[in-house]
Amino acid sequence: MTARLDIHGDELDSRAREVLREIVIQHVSTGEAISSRSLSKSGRFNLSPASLRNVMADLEDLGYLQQPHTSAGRVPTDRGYRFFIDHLMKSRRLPQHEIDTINEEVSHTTEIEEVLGLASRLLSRLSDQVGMVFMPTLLQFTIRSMDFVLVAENKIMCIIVGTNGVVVNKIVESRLSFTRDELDKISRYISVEFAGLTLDAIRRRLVRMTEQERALHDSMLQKTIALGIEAVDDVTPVNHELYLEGAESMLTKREFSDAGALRKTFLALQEKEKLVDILNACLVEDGLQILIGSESDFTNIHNFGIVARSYGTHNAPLGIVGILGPMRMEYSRMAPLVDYLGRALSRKIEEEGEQR
Amino acid sequence: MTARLDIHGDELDSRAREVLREIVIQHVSTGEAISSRSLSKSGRFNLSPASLRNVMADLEDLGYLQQPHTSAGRVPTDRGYRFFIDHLMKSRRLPQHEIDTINEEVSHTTEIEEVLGLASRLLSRLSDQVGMVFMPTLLQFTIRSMDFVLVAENKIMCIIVGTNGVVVNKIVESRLSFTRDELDKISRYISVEFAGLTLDAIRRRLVRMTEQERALHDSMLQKTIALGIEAVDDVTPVNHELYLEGAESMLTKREFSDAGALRKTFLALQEKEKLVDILNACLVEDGLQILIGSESDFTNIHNFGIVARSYGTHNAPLGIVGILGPMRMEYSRMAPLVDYLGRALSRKIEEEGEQR
DNA sequence: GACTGGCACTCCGAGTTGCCGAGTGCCAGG
DNA sequence: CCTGGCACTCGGCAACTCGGAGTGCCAGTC
Repeated sequence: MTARLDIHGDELDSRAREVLREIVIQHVSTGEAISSRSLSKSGRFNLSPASLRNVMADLEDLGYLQQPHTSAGRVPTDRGYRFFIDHLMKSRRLPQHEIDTINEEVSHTTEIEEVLGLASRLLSRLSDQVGMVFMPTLLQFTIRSMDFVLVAENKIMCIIVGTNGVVVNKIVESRLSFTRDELDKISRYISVEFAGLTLDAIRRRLVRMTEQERALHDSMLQKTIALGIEAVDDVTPVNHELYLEGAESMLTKREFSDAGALRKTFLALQEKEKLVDILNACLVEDGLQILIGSESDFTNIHNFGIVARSYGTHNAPLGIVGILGPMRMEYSRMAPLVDYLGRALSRKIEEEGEQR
Repeated sequence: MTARLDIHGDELDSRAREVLREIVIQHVSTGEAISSRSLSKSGRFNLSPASLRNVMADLEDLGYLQQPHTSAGRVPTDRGYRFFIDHLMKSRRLPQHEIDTINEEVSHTTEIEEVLGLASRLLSRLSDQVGMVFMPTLLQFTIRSMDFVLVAENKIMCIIVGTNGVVVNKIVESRLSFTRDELDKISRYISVEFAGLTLDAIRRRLVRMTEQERALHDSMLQKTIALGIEAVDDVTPVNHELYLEGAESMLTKREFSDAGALRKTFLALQEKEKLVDILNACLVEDGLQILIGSESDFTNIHNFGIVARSYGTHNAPLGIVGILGPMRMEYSRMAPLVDYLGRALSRKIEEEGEQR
């Protein structure tokens, strides 16, 4: 009866908003469906259960709430969560000790793989959800230097340092053999010639050089080119593009108390392609993003929520950090956490870059 | 009544052995408790269910079998599995394609962390259990060379190559600053001076050198020593000492169909200390080892089995490879798998060592 | 017109009962 | 020593009951 719609039709009555807000909060903390009676007893409304029932019925009609079954309380829908996050949520400040933990741990690492691994573990630990860190590609990665070290007869370790301080290393096996001195020379040559270029550009340039006349006669140059190409070649897909940590945190969540859903979820986490797709989509926008339920189709079952944020320098995002958990999670706590970690990573990377 | 014991009292009648064998095999493949009727119908015995019941009752009295409840079939006990493995099991040959897979994958990797990570994934995939690879310590690790590469103002990547071909690298942060040339010199000096020594020995020697008069006056030598010590210092606990892979394979095992046991198991896998203890114990003996149920106390619940083997050169085992799964697993398949992978790893390491 | 108490209705879940089938132990006979 | 037969036990399934929780709606009150 009582139409609780704004004149615009897309906004809720302030009372309805309060009710929705309270329901989300209560449901997140208890996991139960929320009844009119428990709302009334919460003391936040001076209303009887019957009145609240009217409001709730309206919210249900509008698609913000739903009933698991006839004689149960109400639970927020995707849409309910979405409205909550967009209009009702008050992000808490990140507690100081979490800030400290993040700063401390981040400052102690240097290699990129280490940092990303750490970040995902950190996220998982602090959020008690699954932590995700995604590094999409290194092709736009500009280099500062490239060094080659002899490791065995025809195995050479190649160390690439990015202008952003990121360090990548890999071992290449070459048919050619090199002496230490040759490698030293090559290191210097490449570092000087190619500093500031992206891996992609370097690769193209090296390939072009193969075709040039001069290269044919200079055997040293030939060797340099061959080694350079091999070094740049498949550095791109770093061993793990996607760092996932803390899948076991799912175990304690009540939404996974039955083994079937749990299994499905784990198997879904196994095949990372879908997650990569989802995260890649996040890469285009910057700032914090929250995906709820069917907004991201991770595992057909739409019981999940994702909080993510890009990191990297302002105009060139490097990748994504985020968490994945059940739809019913404390977004007001997760949001600042992910946001801060993203900032910390970005800062770290920028610092390393300036540092020389 | 019919005492089916050998004169020695510790051996079983040949019929009893056959029955036990069949029960283990059937139970492993089906997961069900085995009834006298199904044994009789298997066709391996020309006996009626009633006769088999007598044998089974004896086996139960002797502790090789047990009944989950009165009107259920029998299931092997720890002791039953132990007897099966020691006396009844015929190890199958490893199928050729698995041999090929292992050889191929192993031959494509070089860095130690890569190899170990790969091995654990490989084990998990081929066994459909949890794969474990453990590298206990690098202190007895003898080096062939040590190189230093400037990565940023005061960050230096240090690459240690072992005489066994193992490559370890880490980044050290130093208060001192070095030029490329200095680092080159230091690399050569250390590689020449210390080749063939263990990290432990190198460390001791460097520390001793600090105290010598000469060092006080030679600033280059001072720098060398400082850097050397930092490089050697905490290379020991490599980031992950224990590689665990495939915990999710537990999900599909019927013994973990209830969420509680599953949860306990995952949490137990989280804290790796206990596993490290167990594996360390395996290090002293060489050859394949199988631990069943209460023989290793992983997770108080004694439902697990471990198949493990040391790898490394003959007189100096480097670590352990193995799998962990429910007690009910195909030991006859797991044993050759773990064994072969252990051999492959050892061979790989030896080859790398010779190769120059 | 907004709020409230009351009442009938629905549905879940826990507990109870009864029953069937599977499997055993034991005994007596071949 | 083996076997068929019989009585016994137990787990699991299905049907049923019943109380509790929660809703929707209606009529009454301020």
